[in-house]
Amino acid sequence: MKEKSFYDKVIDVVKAIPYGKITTYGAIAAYLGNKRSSRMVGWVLNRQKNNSNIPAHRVVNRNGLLTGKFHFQGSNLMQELLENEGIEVKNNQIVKMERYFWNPEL
DNA sequence: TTTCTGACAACAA
DNA sequence: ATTGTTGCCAGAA
Repeated sequence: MKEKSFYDKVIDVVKAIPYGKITTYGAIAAYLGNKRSSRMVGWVLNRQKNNSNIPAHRVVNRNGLLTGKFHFQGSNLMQELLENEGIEVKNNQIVKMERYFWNPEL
């Protein structure tokens, strides 16, 4: 059995994030077995980013802060994408991300 | 091959 | 509570 690399698992999880929902780097990392690998999550997205249909805008840090915003094309493209899905964003931060949070384990 | 770095988060002081 | 260091995995130089 070929086990997917951490790298591939991240892609799989992020692509599974439902519309109108968001998750965090830590949640994905924890789901993969080690929450300290949260760093890798962002790293993977950075490599794939537009390369695949990965909704990277639905992934934020544990504060709900749009840390990856500066990696998107526009200045506020990430925020617009989120707002487009009904997610309220204020000052680069998701408002009450708790109600939008999606746990990959579910 | 060794070393550094990276969309973060936890831990130590 | 705040600041600095460590951990994680893979890729680039």
